[in-house]
Amino acid sequence: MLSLKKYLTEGLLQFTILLSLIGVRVDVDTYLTSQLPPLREIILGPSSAYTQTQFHNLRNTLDGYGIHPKSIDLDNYFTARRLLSQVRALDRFQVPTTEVNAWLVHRDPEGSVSGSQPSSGLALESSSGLQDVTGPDNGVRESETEQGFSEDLEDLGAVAPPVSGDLTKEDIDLIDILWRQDIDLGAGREIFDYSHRQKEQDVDKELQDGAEQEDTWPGEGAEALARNLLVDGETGESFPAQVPGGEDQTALSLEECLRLLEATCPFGENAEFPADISSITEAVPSESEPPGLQNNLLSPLLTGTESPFDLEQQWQDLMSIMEMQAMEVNTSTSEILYDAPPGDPLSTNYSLAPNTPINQNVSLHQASLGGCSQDFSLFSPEVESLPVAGSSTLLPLVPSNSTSLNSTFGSTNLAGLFFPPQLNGTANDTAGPELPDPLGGLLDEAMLDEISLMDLAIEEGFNPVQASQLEEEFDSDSGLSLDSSHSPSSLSSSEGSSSSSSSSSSSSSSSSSSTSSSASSSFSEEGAVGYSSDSETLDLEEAEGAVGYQPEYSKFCRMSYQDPSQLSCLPYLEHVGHNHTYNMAPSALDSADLPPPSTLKKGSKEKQTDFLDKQMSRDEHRARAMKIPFTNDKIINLPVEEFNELLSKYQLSEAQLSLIRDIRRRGKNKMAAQNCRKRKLDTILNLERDVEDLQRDKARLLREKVEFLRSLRQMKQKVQSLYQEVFGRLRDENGRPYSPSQYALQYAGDGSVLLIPRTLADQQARRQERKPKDRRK
DNA sequence: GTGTGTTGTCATTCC
DNA sequence: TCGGAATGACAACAC
Repeated sequence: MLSLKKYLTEGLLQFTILLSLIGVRVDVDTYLTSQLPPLREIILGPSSAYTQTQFHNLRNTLDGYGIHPKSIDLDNYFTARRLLSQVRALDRFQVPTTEVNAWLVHRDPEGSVSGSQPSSGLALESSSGLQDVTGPDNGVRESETEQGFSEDLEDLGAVAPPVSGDLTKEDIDLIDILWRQDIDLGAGREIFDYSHRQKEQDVDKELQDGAEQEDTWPGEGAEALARNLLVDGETGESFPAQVPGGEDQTALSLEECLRLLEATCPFGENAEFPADISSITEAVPSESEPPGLQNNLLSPLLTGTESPFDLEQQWQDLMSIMEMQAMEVNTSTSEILYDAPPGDPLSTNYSLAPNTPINQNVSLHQASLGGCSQDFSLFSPEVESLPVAGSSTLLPLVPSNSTSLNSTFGSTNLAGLFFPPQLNGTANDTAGPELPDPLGGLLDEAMLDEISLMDLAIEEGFNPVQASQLEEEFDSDSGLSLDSSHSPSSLSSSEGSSSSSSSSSSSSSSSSSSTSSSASSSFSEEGAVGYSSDSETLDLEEAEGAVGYQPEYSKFCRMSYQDPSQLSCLPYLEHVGHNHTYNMAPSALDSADLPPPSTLKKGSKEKQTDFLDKQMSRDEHRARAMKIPFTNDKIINLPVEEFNELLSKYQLSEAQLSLIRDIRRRGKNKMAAQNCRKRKLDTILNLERDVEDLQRDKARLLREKVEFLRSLRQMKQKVQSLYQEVFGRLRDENGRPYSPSQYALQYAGDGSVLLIPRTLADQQARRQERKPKDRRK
């Protein structure tokens, strides 16, 4: 039963801590104060006033003070509350300084590289500009960026690969880890394989080299259009691509595009999407939007101004929250943690570069790698100004509600990535978290999770530093000094105080102090408190035939502080001047009472007598008054058999016997009390260590999470750029590019890439969107 | 004089 | 039933 209670209690505590780690706030106080006896007793244990747990047996058997069965039962007096406060503090973003430094070391080279190469691929891509799109929002974000937290965080790894496109081993490892998270979201393992990425690079090269082949595509595409089938998003059935609109009913199979997508798109052939079809579609411009914006989805080759994405917006929001939180905790810490100074040019580039010249020569290769860039632009101002007359006939099915639009296309996996805010004005605020996009969903959930964590911390109104301060204050209320207990030797502070007090009060008699301390109680190595005796008493004991007693004495003396110089080295013990000398052998006291001749003064005999009286405990006084023929040490420490044998050797009165038994009882109880207090202290220290370990683990997990999110974003941006590249190269029979507002690419589960009308894609996307919602219900 | 920390002691329970 | 351990509560003491 005891072990069961222990496991229950520990399990509940651990569960609570785990919940706190994942952001679920558990207010155990409400349970504790709700006077629900079962739960209260499970967590805190029954009140020791009514139920006591005998654990000395365990201690005896284990010969030590490990995790005490009662360790968590400090009777809600301070331990439980302190634990709870620390548990709550866990869900705040707190990274120990030491660990922050470690991360700095890990990331510093990267940051330095990024900082020294402001014009690298990332800068190039981010320079495409968003100023036309985001407007004042940019300013806000730039100001946030100057604080060097959120965007810098993302830029940690976003700068490395743009030039060569080679993913570092770290990136590969990260993607590997990501895959484990995303595998249930439809991302096949192959997309993370290095060989696959190699293939992607090859395709990129191929695209660059064979740009001139674009002219041949339309013809092939027209033929393929007739061959290809559309796959129903719900049933998986294949059917001829028929779209109301006559010549626009095209399901264009483009071998080149297909290969490109197969090679580069994270959704491999084996990918499983939320629905049977994963349509890679870009969002359709809403009817309310300016016509000139409807064609702004074109090839990166025509890059112009770029637009922020919903997910990016959320990401930045998240980072902003984290930034605020971290800045609240420690500005320097946050800067170190995310390894980017406030003025980091990268972070500025990352955020937005409104005045940066638009690079019109962004290659596909760069575009694909531009996933590392936050602000990779795919929307050319030239295209935005293109008239789209005649295309509106294909849009009647498109809802005018931009929010629903965004969510619709979000359900088609990539819409949230592909459209600027001007296409979905309110999407940033409303549609983001609901995006059923597998990647987006993951990212969104992670973001929301993170935001919830941060919100919790902000909501509670004080940062971890304050929390720790509160903890310390609470510790001080516990009645036990933790500060002194951090010292290994502090465990014997009480004993040291006893000894030191005797030495200090002996008025400059060093010899007496050492002698008296030898007679004082001492801790054993396990913390057991016993009474050592001087040699005289031992001799007397041997003379009396006390066999087997010596080993116990040696045990008790293992950690005794017999050297006052040791105590003088412990400044925190100096102020302790209590004189609680319990059993001082009269002989020892006599010897201790003798001051050095040099300090001997007239009238010192009276002082010696007073000192003697002071040194002796009440029981010793009583024993002396009752003329007890043996020392209190023996009375207390002798085993019961030997003790009884000793009593039988003397003719003692009833009063004497009673006093002796009281002395023995009190002496043992005194040791027990000291043991008990030491156990309490050890328990508190162990719990503190546990909390520290948990905080470390949480900080590490948070760092890993940020890494995962960053890698995920990079992958999404790669997919986005490739989609744009493929779609931008498509030409109809007349050699004209397809309007992104009318057509969308759809990537089927069998690996084929279809060009389908936007309306059809919307319908499929809506169907897919409903499915996850139904599942959630 | 008061607050706080330490230690001893008592009462009680449990093994 | 006894001895002893454990522990909450309280008092004494020192600072």
